[in-house]
Parts: sequence; C-alpha cells; structure tokens
Amino acid sequence: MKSLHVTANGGDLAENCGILAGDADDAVLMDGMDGVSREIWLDDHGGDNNHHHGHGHHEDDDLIVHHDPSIFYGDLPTLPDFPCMSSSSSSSTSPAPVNAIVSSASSSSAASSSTSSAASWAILRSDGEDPAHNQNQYGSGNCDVESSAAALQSTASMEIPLENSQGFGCGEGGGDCIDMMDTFGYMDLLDSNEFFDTSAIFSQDDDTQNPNLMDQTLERQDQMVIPMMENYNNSGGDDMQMMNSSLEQDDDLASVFLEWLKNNKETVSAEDLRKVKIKKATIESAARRLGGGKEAMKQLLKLILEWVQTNHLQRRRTNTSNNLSYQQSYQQDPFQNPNPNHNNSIIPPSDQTCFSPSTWVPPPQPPQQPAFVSDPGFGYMPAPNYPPPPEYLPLLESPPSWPPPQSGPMPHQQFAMPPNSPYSPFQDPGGGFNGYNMNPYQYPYLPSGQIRDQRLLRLCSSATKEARKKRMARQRRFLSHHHRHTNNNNNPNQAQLGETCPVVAPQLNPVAATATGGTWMYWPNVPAVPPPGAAQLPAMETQLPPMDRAGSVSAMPRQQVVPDRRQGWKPEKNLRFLLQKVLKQSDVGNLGRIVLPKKEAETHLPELEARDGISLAMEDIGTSRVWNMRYRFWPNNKSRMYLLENTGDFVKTNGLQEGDFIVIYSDVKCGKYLIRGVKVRQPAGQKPETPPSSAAATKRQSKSQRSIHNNSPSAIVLATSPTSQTVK
DNA sequence: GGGACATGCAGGCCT
DNA sequence: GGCCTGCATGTCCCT
Repeated sequence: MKSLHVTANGGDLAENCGILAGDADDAVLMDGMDGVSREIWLDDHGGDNNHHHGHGHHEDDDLIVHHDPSIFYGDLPTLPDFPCMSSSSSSSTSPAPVNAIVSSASSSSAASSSTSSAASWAILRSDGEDPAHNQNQYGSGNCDVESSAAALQSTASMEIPLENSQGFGCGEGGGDCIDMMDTFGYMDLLDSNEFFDTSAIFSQDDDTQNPNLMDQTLERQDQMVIPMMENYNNSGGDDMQMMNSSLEQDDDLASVFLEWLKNNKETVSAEDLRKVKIKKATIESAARRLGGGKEAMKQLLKLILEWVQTNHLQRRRTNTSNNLSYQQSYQQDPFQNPNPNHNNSIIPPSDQTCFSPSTWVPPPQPPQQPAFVSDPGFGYMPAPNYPPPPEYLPLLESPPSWPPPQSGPMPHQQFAMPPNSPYSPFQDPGGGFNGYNMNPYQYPYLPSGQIRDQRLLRLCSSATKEARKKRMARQRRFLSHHHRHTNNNNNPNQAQLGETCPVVAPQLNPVAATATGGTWMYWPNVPAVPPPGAAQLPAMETQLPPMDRAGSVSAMPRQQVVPDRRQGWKPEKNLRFLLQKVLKQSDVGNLGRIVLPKKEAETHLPELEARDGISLAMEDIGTSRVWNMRYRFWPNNKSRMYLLENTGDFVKTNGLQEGDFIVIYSDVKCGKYLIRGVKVRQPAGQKPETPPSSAAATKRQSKSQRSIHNNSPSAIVLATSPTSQTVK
C-alpha cells in the first residue's frame, strides 16, 4: 500500500496535507494530485513503533542520525518521516544513534552556522512569553498547509514518526531525516545575528538546557541534508561548505524562513524546530512534486513552518493549560468519561504516546455552550482532525482532514457528524484513549479522551482486532438505544444539526452559485494541481454571487488559495465538499437508495462498523429540509458498496433524474452534513435528457458518467446557458 | 485480475 | 401482488 503513515504526534501535517508519497512510487503523489484520494493513516506511534519499520522503508533510508532522543524527540512532534518515500537507495543499516552531545568533528563553518542558528532561536524565546499564550500569527494557522497540501496531496498515507524518546521514525527507524533547523532553519539566518543570544537558548526547555546543545547543533549540521541540493551527500562536514553555498543562493527560501521566524519568534523555539525532522527523500520528493526548484522548496518550507507553528502552538496550549482543563472536562461532564476507571482517561497530554495534537486547529475559540445534549447513544464523531480551510473546500474535492476510516471509528453511532462537529455527541464508553494531544478549545464539548480515542480508533493502525471487537461490543450495546432514538424522533437531525448552526442558504451552494453564473460544474475529484481547464474556476468565481448572506464565499477554488491564512481564513466559509455522485437510474428509481462512491464515502463519511450503517442527517442545501438518511454498506465480494438510503423523497423532492448529481458537504463550522441535488439540464439545442430508451443508451450513459466520476483530474464543466439548465 | 459499481433478482414482509 | 431488503452478478475500468 502506498501509504505515508502519519504517525501520532507528528501526524497532523501529513494528515492535513496528504503530503508526499513514497518515493518508491513516484506516482503516489501524483495520484494525490489527481485528487483520487488521500489516505492518511495515523499510527499509534507509541504503541507500535515497529509499524513504521514494518513498511520496510526505514531501514532503507539514508540516515540523518538523530543523536540524542531527548533533544530531538521532545515535546514537539516531528514532521513526517515518510518511510514510504524512503529511497530505495537508502541505507539498510539501522541508524546507529549518534551522541548529539559531542561534535568534536564539527567543522568550524558548521559551528559558525549552527551557532548563529541556535542563537537566532534563542532570541526567539527570549521574550519569555509562553508560546502557548500567543496567538498563531498565521491566523488559523492550521490551513496554510493546505496550499502546499494541495500540491502534496497524495493517495498515499503518510507516516510521521512520533517524537518520543524511543527514537521513533527518523532516529530509530533510520529515516533519512532532516531536522527542521538543519533544513530550513539554517539558511541565511545564520547571518542574522541580530538575534544572537546564546544565553537564552540554554534557558528554555529541559532538553535545551543541555550545555552541549550548541555542539549538537553544530554536529548535526554536518549531517543534515538540504533537499535543494540534489547531489548533496550528507556524509560529513566537508559538504557543509557546499551546502551553505547552496543555501546562500536561496535567498528566497531564507527570507521565507526568516519572515516566519520573525512572525513566530514568540511561539516557536529553536528547540521546536530541532525536533522537526523530515526525511531527505521526503523533502526531495515533496519539492520535486511541487514543481521542483526554489519555488517548490519555498512552498514546502512554508508548509513545514506552518505545521511547526500550528502544531507547536497547540501543543503548548495543551501542555500549559490542558492538564487542568483536561480533567475538568471530564469532571464536568460525567458522560464525557463514562468509564472513569479507564486508566487512560486523563493522561496528561505530555504523556501522550500515540497521536499528535490536532495540529490544524483554528485559533482557540472560547468554548461555547454545547448545542446538544450528551447522549451516549446518539451521536458519533469521526476523527476530529481539523479540516482544511474551508474557503476553498466546498468546491473542491478536498483531502480528508481526517484519515480514512480504516481503523474504525466509534461503532456506536447513530447520527454521524462531520468532523469537528461541536454537535457531535461523540461517545466512547470505553473511556477514551489519550494518545494524542488535545486542544481544550478545539472540541469543547467533547471529552478529550474520547476524542483521542476516536482518533486512535480511526487512525491508529494499532487499533487492533481486539479493539475492534470492543468497539463492536459497544456498538451492540448502544444499538438498541440508537434505534429507540431514531424511532422516537422523526427528525432527529435537529438535534444533530444543532440550532446554533445557521441554515445554509441555497445560494451558499457553490454549484448552485456557479450555475447562477450560467454554468454549472460537476466538481470532480479535484487534483491538487489545477487540471487542464481549471483556470476557469477563478473566472467563474467572479461570477459567483455572494455565497452567503453575510457576504462570505463558501467556496474558493483551490487555485485561489490565499497564501496568507491570516487573510484567507474566513470562518464563515464553512462548507466542506465531501463527495458527489452522478445519479444512476438505480439511484433515482424507487429503491430509495443511492450508491455512493466507495472511496469518497470511506474517506469523507464516518466509517461504518456495521452493515446497518448509521443515520445521517442531511440538510438539503436547497430547501433547508433535513433528510434523515441512512448511510450503510453492503458486503460486496470482498469489498463494500456504500449506500445512502432513504433518498427516495429527497430525489423526488428535488426532481432528480438520472444524470443529475448530488453533492454532499459537511459544514465544518456546525458539523452537519449537507446535501444538494443538482439537476442537469441539457443546453438548448440538445435533446432533452430522457431516460435511456435502450440498454445501449443506458450503457453509454453509464459509461459516460463513470468516466465523469473516474476522471478526477479534469474538472468537468458543463457550460450551459442560464436558461437551459436548472440547478436547484 | 481485481476493484468499483450498476443493477438484477430472490426472499421476506406488508397490505 | 407489491414493496423492501440485501445479496449476487455482470460490466467497466484501472493497475
């Protein structure tokens, strides 16, 4: 499997970006760019360190030796160590840990550089302000990665090593990793000695109090690999000169980094960056797939920095404030910790061993009153990863910010909620796994442990069969409750949707809005890179009427990604495109069920443990009516067929016919699902679309539609006159 | 060859 | 008898 496993603490970058693919398969990233899918796995780093190695890549990597785990595997997650990207040319030898403390062999030039580097970081922390208390200066921060992620999206999952003392990932597994500092944090900042303050660097975290830190830095510089340097051989300090020379030529890159440093000097420390390690192959591959060259590196750098920033901030927040709020959250809501005896229920974030914090989280928001009543049997919440910035999600097939439900979410769901839904009365009687950091503000209504549990269950490959059995058992226990609730509430969606979430106006629908401009679009699986013809998107966007009563645009083509999240983040843009389906005859027939595309369903909809599936409240964007549909699957050979049932009324109400399509969104703000039926009407001059009169016609149409569905790289834009089409 | 998916159709339930 | 449910099978596409 072409998987880049996002592992635990470091997972969020990959998780949100779908970064990179295994270099063993260069097509992976391209797959992701084609938007076919982005599968991201989070592995239980702490629990299954061998998992990475199981991919058989680590041991093949060229190694950047990570000396002292205490230094490099501190509280900041490492960037993805993409074992699957590991070059096959990588060494198969295990990374013999090198003592980072000593660096007698460091060259003077390296020493100079690293000294400057460290000093720069030292000053960044010299303000003495707890970074946790600083706002992410990139605004949401969580989303900047998206732009890069767009180019990095991969079908493959990614594997990010957890940072921990076990030397996971690069250090132990032998990844060809690059420390953040060693990679980007180096650059021309080395000359920016205005920040120099050697005293500060040793007065920070425990692991930075190592008086040999500077030496460590110096030494590691000898070993770092700068991806821009194609031929760089990280064999020793002799290459430093070449490397520095190369870096010096990359003023842009350095500028980016410097700018970032300035912006985040209060929030990110040198130590933070030192803990970020990226495989050489990863960076090279990423850069290559970003187009290569300086621009690609710059983009990648931004991505990484964004990740560092966001991840770090959240962790800091968690570390500084979570212990209390963490436990309080449990104590305040007994339901949140149904199993108080669960040993893992209140593991301090610092003790996390599995998952990283939800890196891509919006800036802390004051907790709000829950819009739902905690009901153990009522709801379910998928992986709570923070979704990508919504401003360009609704229109596009976006990578799942939460991983594919491979590992199994909470099974006892009745009404599934989109990720991060504050209305998701997610329950986990099992107590909750505390494997990853939790931003106390992120899911104020959800028990951290449960969220972690959820995340674990969904993401962690170590969610073993045992765990699955337990989940199944829980599901069975709650099954009756679910049914009762369903039966007693004809429209349970109200509870699910929450009352605080405004109904999305019909014009919010990007498809509709687009159609208003005279063209409707079938949004394909949007590739990370603009497909041919995608240039139409911005132009079309200009035709869009206000998508929102508030004047916000609920969708923005990925091509219009705003580099600066501080500007691009518009919370009101809250529709996240999940999937779409061109309706077949069988979908619009009287069966009242719609077959959903498997991959998209598995990726974007809650994982189904049981074939009975879950109830999904779907708000019709056009009518605001909430349809209580059922999302389920059928066993089909060795696979599954995913269905949306109880769609008959919806189809009839919207007058949907074969060839029309539905689009499903989630409201990233409210956590509800939205559905829209889009009617396709033939342009004037063409024969009105009629049901195929023959099997051949049916096949032709089916083939055409399948082509539409499958040809994700190209946006299929059906330009019609405004009068010749109908988009409800 | 395998996966995804459209749909045929058998069996049970309901009216 | 009609409807519903769910499985099976055929077709198409991708690898």
